[in-house]
Amino acid sequence: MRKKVHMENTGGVRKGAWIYEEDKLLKACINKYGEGKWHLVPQRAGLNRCRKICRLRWLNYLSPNIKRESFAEDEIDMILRLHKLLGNRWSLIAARLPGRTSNDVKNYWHTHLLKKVVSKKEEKKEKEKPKETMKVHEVIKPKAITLSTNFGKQPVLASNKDRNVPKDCDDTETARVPNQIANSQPSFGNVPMPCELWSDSLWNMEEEAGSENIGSCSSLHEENFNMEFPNFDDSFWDSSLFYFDSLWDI
DNA sequence: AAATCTGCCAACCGCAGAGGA
DNA sequence: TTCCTCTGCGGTTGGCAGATT
Repeated sequence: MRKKVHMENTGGVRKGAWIYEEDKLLKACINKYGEGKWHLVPQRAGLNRCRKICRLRWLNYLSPNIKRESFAEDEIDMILRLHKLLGNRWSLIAARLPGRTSNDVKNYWHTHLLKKVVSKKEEKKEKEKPKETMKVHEVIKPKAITLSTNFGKQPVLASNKDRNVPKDCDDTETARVPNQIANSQPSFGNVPMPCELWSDSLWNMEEEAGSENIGSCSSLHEENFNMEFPNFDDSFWDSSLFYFDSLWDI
């Protein structure tokens, strides 16, 4: 167990590493009064520590529920999946891992997983780089002729800031889904996808979140469509959009 | 053997949301 | 409505320990 140098009495309250006696006092206090009312804890416990530090010490170290052993394979897998789904919302991720704290998960991510994920992403980018022999075709995007009044307005999705999505996890595509729909046409191979199937794929975010396109619907990507339907007939949109529009009213 | 580097993790800090006065 | 307090969260820092030079 590593020990930190004690920073005594900075501005009245003690800082730095906790000593055994302090831990003992805090434990006794929580056992007596229970968790919560943290503003009362320093006084109740007789500790010269600020309430936030007391809370953190308990939640991250002293709580009897905390697992001390290293992360298991399935826990690591869970972290990776949940991080793709939730971003840096460590408390939510930790809530899915019994005995792990948000600090544990965060630290493990930064020390072990971040590098892995970054190098994997770079590897994938390298692979996806178009080879020089490939020709780039200019394609004309199909446009919807008419849009209903509700189209592109609903549903309202939270912004990245509201969801605390990390900068390196740009999922703005998710928020743009309704507008994106208005500019692209889904397909199964060379066959246009019927709207009822299309909408199913939109609601099935969970599966897509497991891929690189977090919360997006890759089958809606404009590039894919344009390659599949270079001469697509615009008239498809009128009937399909009318059908899809009704789904928002559910 | 000593100096320097790197990994790890506990602790700290600032911010935002909730709730009450 | 505004202000204040409390709580919880995520980002960052600081320092120990082991590895490397």
